[in-house]
Amino acid sequence: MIAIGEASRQSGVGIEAIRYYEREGIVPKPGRAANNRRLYSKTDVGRLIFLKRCRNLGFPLAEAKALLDLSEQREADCAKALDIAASHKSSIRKKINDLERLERALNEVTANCTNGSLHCPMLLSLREH
Amino acid sequence: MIAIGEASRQSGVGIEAIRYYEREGIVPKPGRAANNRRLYSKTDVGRLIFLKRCRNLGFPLAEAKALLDLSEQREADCAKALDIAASHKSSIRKKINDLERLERALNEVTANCTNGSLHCPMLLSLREH
DNA sequence: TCTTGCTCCTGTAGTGGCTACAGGAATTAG
DNA sequence: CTAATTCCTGTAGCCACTACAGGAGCAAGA
Repeated sequence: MIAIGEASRQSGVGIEAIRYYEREGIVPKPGRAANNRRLYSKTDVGRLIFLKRCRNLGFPLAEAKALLDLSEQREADCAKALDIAASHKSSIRKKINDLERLERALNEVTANCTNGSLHCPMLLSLREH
Repeated sequence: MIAIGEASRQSGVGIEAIRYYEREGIVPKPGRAANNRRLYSKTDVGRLIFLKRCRNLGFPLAEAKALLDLSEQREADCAKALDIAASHKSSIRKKINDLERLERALNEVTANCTNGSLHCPMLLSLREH
């Protein structure tokens, strides 16, 4: 059993984030030593690593928790896991498309701004009716 | 002079957002009628429309305010405006690249998940050491 | 005149996922 | 014995709003 700092080091999840996960019920409350300090088992650290990987893949915390729960069931439900992943993928795809549209719009609005003109074309187009 | 609801309708900025901009000093405090209700001029509405367009282009509020301030100076400083736009563009480009990396990683992790296998390959790869 | 419904006011809390303290207690190293 | 480190709880801050609660004012219709 290890203290929270070591669990943080082993999992890559920050100390405050670990306590936050506990408060939010994402991970079960760990045991406590006689001096009231949290004690983490290898299983606990495994959960943190799992969550860290999910977050690195961009899953929202709620979906990360859902995946963690699935992963701890006797028979991991691949279909449900795929559902979660698919919806996450489509939200990423949507974000990419939105950002690309934004990028094009920005390029358009600044297109005539190459010279040091007195009346900035970008500002004009933001202002005009 | 119009009330806040009409200013919201004309600018597309929500009523609560308008009050928020005022609190945050993004726009100057508007006049008040005898009954304490806010009164907006065409100039005020023009500022809200400008901010709305900046936000639609994804500019953070602080940058939107900087652009608004530039736009209200006697000689709009195109170079400064372009600076702001360029840094915003590069942050968008970075976000797109990050999301595309995420998308590829997600595709990899779910690649072997087409069948209804008992041990979900995605969950396994999130769990393994 | 009374009521209904709309708009407006201030102030506070919530969103996500943490991070950064403050202020204190306990442990460890020298 | 002291100093440094780690831990504890609890709160505030980030961004850009949104969503109330609880109340006041105002216009139109019965």
